[in-house]
Amino acid sequence: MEYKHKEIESRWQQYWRENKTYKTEIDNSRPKFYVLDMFPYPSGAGLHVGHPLGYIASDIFSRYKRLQGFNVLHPMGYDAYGLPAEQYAIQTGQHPEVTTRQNIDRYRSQLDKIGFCYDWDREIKTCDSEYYKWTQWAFIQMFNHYFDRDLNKAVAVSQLVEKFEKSGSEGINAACGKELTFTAEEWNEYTDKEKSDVLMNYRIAYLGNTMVNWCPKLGTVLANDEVSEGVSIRGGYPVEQKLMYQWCLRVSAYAQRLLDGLDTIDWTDSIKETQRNWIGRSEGAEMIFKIADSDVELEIFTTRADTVFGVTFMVLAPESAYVQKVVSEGQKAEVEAYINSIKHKTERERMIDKTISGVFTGSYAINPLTGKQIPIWVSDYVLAGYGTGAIMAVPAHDSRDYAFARHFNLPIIPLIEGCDVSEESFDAKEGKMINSQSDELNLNGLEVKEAIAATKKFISEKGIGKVKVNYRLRDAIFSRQRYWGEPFPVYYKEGVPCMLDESKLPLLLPEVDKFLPTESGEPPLGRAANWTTEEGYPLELCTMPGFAGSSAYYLRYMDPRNNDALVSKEANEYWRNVDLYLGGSEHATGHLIYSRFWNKFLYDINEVCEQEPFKKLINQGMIQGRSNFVYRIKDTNTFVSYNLKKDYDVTPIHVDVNIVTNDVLDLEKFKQWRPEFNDAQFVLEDGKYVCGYAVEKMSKSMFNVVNPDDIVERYGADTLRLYEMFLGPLEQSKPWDTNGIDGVNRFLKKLWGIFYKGEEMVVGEGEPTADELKSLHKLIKKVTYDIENFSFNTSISAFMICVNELTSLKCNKKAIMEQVLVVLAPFAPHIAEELWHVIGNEGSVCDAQWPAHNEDYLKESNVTYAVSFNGKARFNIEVAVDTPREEVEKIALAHEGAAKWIDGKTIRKIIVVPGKIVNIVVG
RNA sequence: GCUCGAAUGGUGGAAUGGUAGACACGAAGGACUUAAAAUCCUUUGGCCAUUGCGGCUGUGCGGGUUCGAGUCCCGCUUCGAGUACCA
Repeated sequence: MEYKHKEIESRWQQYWRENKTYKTEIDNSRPKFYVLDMFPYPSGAGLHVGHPLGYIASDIFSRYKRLQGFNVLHPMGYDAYGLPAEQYAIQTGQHPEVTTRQNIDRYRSQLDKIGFCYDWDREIKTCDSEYYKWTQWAFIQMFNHYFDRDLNKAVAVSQLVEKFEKSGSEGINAACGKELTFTAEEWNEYTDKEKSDVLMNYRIAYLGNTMVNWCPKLGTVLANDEVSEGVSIRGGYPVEQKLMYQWCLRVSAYAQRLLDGLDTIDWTDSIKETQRNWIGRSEGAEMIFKIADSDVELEIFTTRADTVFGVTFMVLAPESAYVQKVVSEGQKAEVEAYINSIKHKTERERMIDKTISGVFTGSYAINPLTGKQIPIWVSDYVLAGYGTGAIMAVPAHDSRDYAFARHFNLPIIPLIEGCDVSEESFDAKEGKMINSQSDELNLNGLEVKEAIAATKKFISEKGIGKVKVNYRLRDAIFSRQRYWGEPFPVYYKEGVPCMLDESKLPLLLPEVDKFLPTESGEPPLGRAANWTTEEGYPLELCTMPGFAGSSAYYLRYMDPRNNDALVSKEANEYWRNVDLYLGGSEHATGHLIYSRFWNKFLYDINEVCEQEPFKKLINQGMIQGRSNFVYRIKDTNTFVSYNLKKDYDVTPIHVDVNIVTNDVLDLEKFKQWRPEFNDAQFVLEDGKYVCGYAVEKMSKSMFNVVNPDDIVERYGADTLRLYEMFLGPLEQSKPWDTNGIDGVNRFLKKLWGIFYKGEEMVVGEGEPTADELKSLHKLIKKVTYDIENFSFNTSISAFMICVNELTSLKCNKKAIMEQVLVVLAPFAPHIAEELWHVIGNEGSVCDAQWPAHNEDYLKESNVTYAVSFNGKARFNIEVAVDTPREEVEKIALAHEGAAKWIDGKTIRKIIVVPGKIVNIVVG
């Protein structure tokens, strides 16, 4: 009987569906294991062969864990809100929901063909109101909480109000926009609007005036991680800075906890490092510089407190509120002009333009340690958003300050012994201090680290500064001026933002006539009729960003149809958090930060029982495209084969990789591919047309997209699964190259061939021999080890070796083959299931038990030692397995080949590595 | 600039400090076949020897540790990813 993949695969997929083989329920008698894939955004192009890579790996792991007796939760769903559907809607008028449903159906049918063990009863879509109800709900909770720095957690705003009523802002230590001071009396006198404004300063979800990345082309705001090099990641449109009143999430309040949490989870170092950099903790000091002839004080942040003696000027960010307070009458016009010139630049222009610019404010600050007067400048190299928006400049030891000082001819004072600052600054934090002495403080002779500590101590005691930790992590801007997203559960009562009552959730996305902004420039929701509460109060016009729906979806899978809670206590306490999360590393500074933040917030308000959402994270590599080229001789319709093209003047042309096999072009298909090639002529080599190739991004325009459906059709899902894993290490990026898929397909056919001789099934009873057992247990040992280490490519080699061995042993013992099938089941479930039944088993191979290997079967009776002289192997000796060390040495020296290498030299040392090597050092 | 990662045959890639190149693709030769496909067998890092079963060399470059280094340490080169006026 032949291996008919189509028949087998559709039969078992149907069986699994009908028997609900992969349905998962809470089961307190078994340990749980939660395996999650990053859910896909269903794009119009469908899945290409790169998408399932991670899904296959997680599927293997899930099936493995299940065979080991774990109760495995392995769900799938769709991140359904997104820009492409909306842009398509703008162009065609097609409702994004319609497009999205179509795309989801397409994804589902593609995924179904690959034989995943998802529990589809738990499927979620972020655009379902049943689901986004809980996104809206979470937002309301964030609005109703603030971050208490003393307790280091979220606390109800109602408690904050109680404190304000009792004692005003006295003793409040909360994460906030700006430090406010008021008494209880003042608070109680405030109007509702004023109270609302004050509380906004503390809420975790708050409305704030923030500098945002505004993309005029997309008509919306973008988060920092949605922008790269001054252009939008989606679409590549220019992005500019704009001050807007927006909903924000106070992610920055969780900076330290997000940082600390990294030490408790099993992620790769590189992605942890990326998050650490993104959070950007920096320890330093905040210092106060008085201003000559003024009451204004400048507060600055520095990590180099030791360099205060070298401060020769101060710099303010153009957007800093200090500028107006500090600028002198004489310099006012010049400063205004400078600030205006900066304002008109986009973020991109500001980044490209590296020229040094700035202007003197006319005022002087007083160095708190030397008492000297130093000029205050304004320059765009200082950022308003970091620290206090003002810096002390130490040109000798900071390259940016150095460049500025050189440009404007400001003094440079070196502070470290032996450093040369004639050409460039000395930025390294090492060396002994010089030129750093005042009446009260002497740093000379101290190491940089000691000097930093000494200065911090001194300024704290003197009240001119304090130790301070700054973070680079910004609050997340949460408003998008778009249609296709979750509506905010927010209305405005006489201008005061209010939350809808939870009983009114979900607030459904309204219908609109067009998906464009209104004529007056309001977001698309401004077009919706009656977009108000029952009382007639206007509802929020913005929608939530893409990361809103993906921030807590892993919790919803635990209890996806619950209408009373995001997740029930029971489900949450059983499934807890994700044990293994698989996805791309491109989400390091987006989704993976937001989710951790969101989860920590839910933890604070007692909705979830774990601090971290994803215990272990594996980042699968990107699958790149592998393009093929044909070479057209200039001004002709003749194509020359790859190795002959050097003799002609040719233009390379991308050719569809699907009409090329092993880099050999199918000439007939090529002629039919496009009308202009109908009468193409060819210059062949060895009767073949050989194409060139290059590794590029997988995209339609390169004609290098390979559709998994085609592979499944031709070779079967099991071959696709094995080949995706065989391609190379999971975490490594690699090009998709269909050349070589025959190898794994042959393996499956060989395996099939063990079971059938002609039409007859030949596997049956019989006692396994030692060789057969050895081959089997070698396989079990290797595959178990490999799965635990996510080294799936090498386990497939192990299968090939095992099947080759069993074939040459002519093994047809059920006892052996049964075990092979169980171990193979996670990788190639269809064929394993088929053969499992062929040899007479009941039930599903998915419910079998993962075998343990037995070392006894792996023991050799004889063992081969490589005998080397001075580390260079010369010959082998074979001895019984338990031969003592001295005996091995003797046998090695007595070997006929040894004499030549010893040859009168003295034996200095003999090293015997058990079972491996005898190294004889001579000389 | 900073951070992280990588570099091994024609190709994808294997190697707890212990005989580098497993496994697979491709290629070459052979068997079966009228022929092709499929299948099976042999060879396949390089150089030399191949009427002798062997020798030399070899994991980006230069040092080091070790009886022994693809693997560990120091210093480079190249490529990839992320990040960037973060004071």
